Amino acid sequence: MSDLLRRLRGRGWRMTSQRRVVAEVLDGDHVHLTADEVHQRAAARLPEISRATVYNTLGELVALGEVLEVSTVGRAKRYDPNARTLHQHLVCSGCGMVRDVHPVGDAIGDLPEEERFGFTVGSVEITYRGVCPGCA
Amino acid sequence: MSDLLRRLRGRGWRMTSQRRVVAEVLDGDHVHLTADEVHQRAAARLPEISRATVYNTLGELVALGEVLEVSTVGRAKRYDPNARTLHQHLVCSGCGMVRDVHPVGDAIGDLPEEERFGFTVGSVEITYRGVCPGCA
DNA sequence: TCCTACGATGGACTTCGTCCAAGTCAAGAA
DNA sequence: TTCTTGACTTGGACGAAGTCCATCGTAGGA
Repeated sequence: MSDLLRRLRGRGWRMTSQRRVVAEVLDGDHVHLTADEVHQRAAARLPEISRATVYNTLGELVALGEVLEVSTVGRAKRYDPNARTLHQHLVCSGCGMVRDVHPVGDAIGDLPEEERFGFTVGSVEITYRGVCPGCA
Repeated sequence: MSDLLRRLRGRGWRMTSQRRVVAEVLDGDHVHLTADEVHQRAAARLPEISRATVYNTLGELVALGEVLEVSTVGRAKRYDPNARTLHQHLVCSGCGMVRDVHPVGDAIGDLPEEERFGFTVGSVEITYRGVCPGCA
């Protein structure tokens, strides 16, 4: 994740201990934490960090395209640091676990012209739902 | 929508004016209202209807499989009465408009075995994002 | 080392949704 | 038709998730 920190610094981000901790919490594959979970983990390292700062920092990371918002599980938004690799999500209906997956095929191409209603289609989000081995 | 009312009656639903109004508000294609919008439109016909009743009724319709929850636009859940025909959604990034669409192809089949992590995959939700003619 | 604009803080506020106790009423029984 | 009863509705309290804002603090350039 020092990669991320380096990129952020290159974009003129003022580096604060709070932002560093949030960025470090959001590290790894198959990470899909809620804002509250990010706050809890960040607070474990930096007890004074406030909820507002976590929301601000997450919002900035999303705006910079470094982190994706995923709204497919439960009520709260989840934050996916794996924004640099195109991928989709596989969600367990039992425990809510989320895995990053890479389907083959061309989902956008599968939408016929007459089904586009004149829209310019730019992207597609796919959520597979199923039951994980642990819940089966 | 009297179709829906008939089916609900057949399932032993006690028919009340509140439930009838909610079911009538949820009529048509490309309808994706929030609970609050359903409440507003229902209240236009039945001013005393309470928010709790709208939430209860929507929850029952979802549980019966007559209505789908769509969580792809904005914060609030939206309710899609077109549950009897398999379809996906096309969302305008500008105004938030949602259209029902029918892609060709086999999205579930496009997920390779080694990308399933042992899950039993049961369904797939696809959200196309783009810009509608009005916003372009 | 000093300045200052950018960032952090926490508490109030909004939105969306759920829960509950009490009152109401749809629809079957008589 | 009237009675009865349990399912349904109501409104207000509550809770979770997220936003806003005035004020304070500090990163990093001069």
